[in-house]
Amino acid sequence: MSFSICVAQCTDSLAATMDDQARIMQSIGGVSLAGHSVQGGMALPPPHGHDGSDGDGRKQDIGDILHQIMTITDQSLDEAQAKKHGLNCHRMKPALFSVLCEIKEKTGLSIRGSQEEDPPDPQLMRLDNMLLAEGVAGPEKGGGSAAAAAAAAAASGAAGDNSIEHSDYRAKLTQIRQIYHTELEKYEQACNEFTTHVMNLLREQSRTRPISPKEIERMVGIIHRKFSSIQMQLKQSTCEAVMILRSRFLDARRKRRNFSKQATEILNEYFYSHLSNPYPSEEAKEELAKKCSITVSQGVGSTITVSQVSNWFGNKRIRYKKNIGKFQEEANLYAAKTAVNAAHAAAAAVQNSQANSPTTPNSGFQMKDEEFQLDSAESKNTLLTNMFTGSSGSFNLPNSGDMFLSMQSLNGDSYQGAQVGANVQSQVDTLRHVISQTAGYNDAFGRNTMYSPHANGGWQDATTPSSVISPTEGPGSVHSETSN
DNA sequence: CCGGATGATTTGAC
DNA sequence: GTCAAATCATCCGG
Repeated sequence: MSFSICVAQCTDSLAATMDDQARIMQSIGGVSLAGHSVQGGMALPPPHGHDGSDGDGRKQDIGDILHQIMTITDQSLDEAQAKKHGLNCHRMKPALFSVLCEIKEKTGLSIRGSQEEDPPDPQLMRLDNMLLAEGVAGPEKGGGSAAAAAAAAAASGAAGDNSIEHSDYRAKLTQIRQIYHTELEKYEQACNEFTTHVMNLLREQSRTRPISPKEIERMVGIIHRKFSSIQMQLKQSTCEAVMILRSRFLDARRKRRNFSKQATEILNEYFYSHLSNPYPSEEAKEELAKKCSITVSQGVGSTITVSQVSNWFGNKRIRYKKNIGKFQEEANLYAAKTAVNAAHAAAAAVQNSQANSPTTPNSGFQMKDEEFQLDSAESKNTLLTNMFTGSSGSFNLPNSGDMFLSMQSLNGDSYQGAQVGANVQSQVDTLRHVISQTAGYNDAFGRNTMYSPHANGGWQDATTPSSVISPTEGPGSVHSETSN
């Protein structure tokens, strides 16, 4: 915008007010534009010399100046230059300059006053939040990527596993982060440079055309907005990159590996020996995860996490429940395994029955050998029985108490002998399981669904998951020994 | 390649 | 938060 355009803009209002205002100006000893376009006006330095009292002379003066300004472009360069110099030195110049600035300011404000205050863009905020959450923005390297890793791990639910993909993900994220920060820095630097440049330019020009500080400020704001919109693009593409990386990571995470045989075995052992209440406590899960991870030591494996154990039990429960028949053989196998162990424990307990040394709650996992002869001997038998009963015999059923009772009374001695304080519900369960099957008592109950968790509302209804004591027994249960 | 097995995820109830 | 249930995605033996 050149001076002459400005003048053109302002001249109307100036000319319109000039005549009316001349008298006022004169009376207050300065030029002041008041009225519709300019409020408050600008005070001029006191007029020089004798003109102070000469209103017509002043009016003439202003008209003269305006004329000179308007015609300056018609003249030759030299002439114009000279005139410009003259005008620049004119005593009225600062006043006129101020007035022009003010008028310009007013018109400028009226034009874009509304968009002055830009509220924080919701989309930008969203992007910022996401980048922060992903650890791309945010503090510095360590904390950032750690937070991202933690977030990813939390989202996945499986932390320690697939460390290869994990570190890969982290590396990629760091890369994105680096690029983002370099770009951001570049943008900021460019923005600052450009702003300074423009500011200098405007300041310089403000000597020759009406540019108020406020206008410079506004210009700076415009520049910043422009740059921040560029920044937003950067943020957007960074977000996209993170999303892509993330989805790829998630895909990779979805790739599963079957657990090792040993790990499955351990889990199955626990499951079938706690068939009445296959809800391992947090500690039990940790223990199992640890055990599985140890067993898995030979190469193949990823370690098994607590959440994987939880998944496994979740899947197992549901699948077992859905098709008990299918799992019967497996159940027998593991039951037999545990039974052998329980028998050993019982024998041991009987031997030092006075010694009040309860076996460890996890003793069920100690046994490893010699289970198979028993299994093969029995499994056919039990399998046969189970074909008819469809039972595992280990479910806690409100009405199964008498069955257990009868079994107990029948096998009481060995059972009682095994009593070792809070010793392992697992053994009790397993014994019940095996006993109930091998003894053939189930026949009395015929084919039924009473053993199915499905039929009686599931394990959950029968007992609280973390309970050690089997709650299925009716009042007056014989099982009190299990809890003591 | 197919189909069952299986680990992981999602959804919805509590 | 945990859980059941449904579902997805992959593994793996035939």
